[in-house]
Amino acid sequence: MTAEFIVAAHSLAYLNHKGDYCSSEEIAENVCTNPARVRKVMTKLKRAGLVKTHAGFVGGYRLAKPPQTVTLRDVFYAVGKRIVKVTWRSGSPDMDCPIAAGMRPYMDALFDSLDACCAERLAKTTLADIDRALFADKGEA
Amino acid sequence: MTAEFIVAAHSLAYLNHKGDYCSSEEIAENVCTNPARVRKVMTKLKRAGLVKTHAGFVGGYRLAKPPQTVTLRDVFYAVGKRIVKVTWRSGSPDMDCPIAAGMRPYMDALFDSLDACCAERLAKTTLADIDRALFADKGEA
DNA sequence: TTTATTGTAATTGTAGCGGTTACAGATGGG
DNA sequence: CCCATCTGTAACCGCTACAATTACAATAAA
Repeated sequence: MTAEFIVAAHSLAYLNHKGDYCSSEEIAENVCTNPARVRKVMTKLKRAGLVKTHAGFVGGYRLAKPPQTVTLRDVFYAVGKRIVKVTWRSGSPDMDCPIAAGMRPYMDALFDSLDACCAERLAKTTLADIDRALFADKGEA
Repeated sequence: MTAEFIVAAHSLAYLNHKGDYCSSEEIAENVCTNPARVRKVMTKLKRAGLVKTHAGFVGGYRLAKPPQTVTLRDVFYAVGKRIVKVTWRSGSPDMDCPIAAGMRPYMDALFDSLDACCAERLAKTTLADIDRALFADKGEA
């Protein structure tokens, strides 16, 4: 999992609450990062159909769907592929020992399984849930 | 999640099948890494009570518990704390906007939740399961 | 035409991690 | 007792991944 997921989720939460077009600079300020990074992430969200974009003088980004229909799993799949990522693998497929030879595919499968668990959890939360959580007992701001 | 988990799980699977004391060099060869790294991991496994060690002339490492009682969650907690690890956080606690201020703790909680999902999954697999999986339809080797 | 914006590529700085070397301490064999 | 073999651990190197930054072409409204 990369921090791009956080940038994406935060940006979408911001766009949702704002309900209007926002520039990458405005979003970056709220997220606490730089506009170029926001734009890179927003490009992926656009490809996934989660935001609408508009270049030019009064451009910016805007939510493309109702917030209760966008889950964090959608957000994650828009910006990345693996949640639990470990690049290094032990053993080697061409060794005689079944343990040394089999551990690599075994771990691949295990990590697939962990990813599935996380994806299921992420699917349970929507942008609307986030807004509710952040503005609970605070009186609209 | 660090690759140390893989080194640990692979080493334990090897020790389990071997059923006898092994040196860090023998384990490292099977895992495909260097003995010092294996020793570093085994030290943590020893602290967690998963292996017994023996220094000296005929030393080495040995499983300390029956394989069906050791889950991958035990193994993970012995070598690391976080499964889904993202260090970067967005926003800032001292900003006025509830979104910018609240996103950090919100993400902390979300990642805790993802970790819990993964831990639950890891708890479902034991060293005995791994041995069965690797030696299935292969005839004992 | 000017200006604010997206889209994207190139580059840099940095932190984390795997690999390696080295050595002190332990322990049993001769 | 002395030596060989092993653990335990610290120190350092080098690579890779990623966040940050800069730059610029394309777009579109005023």
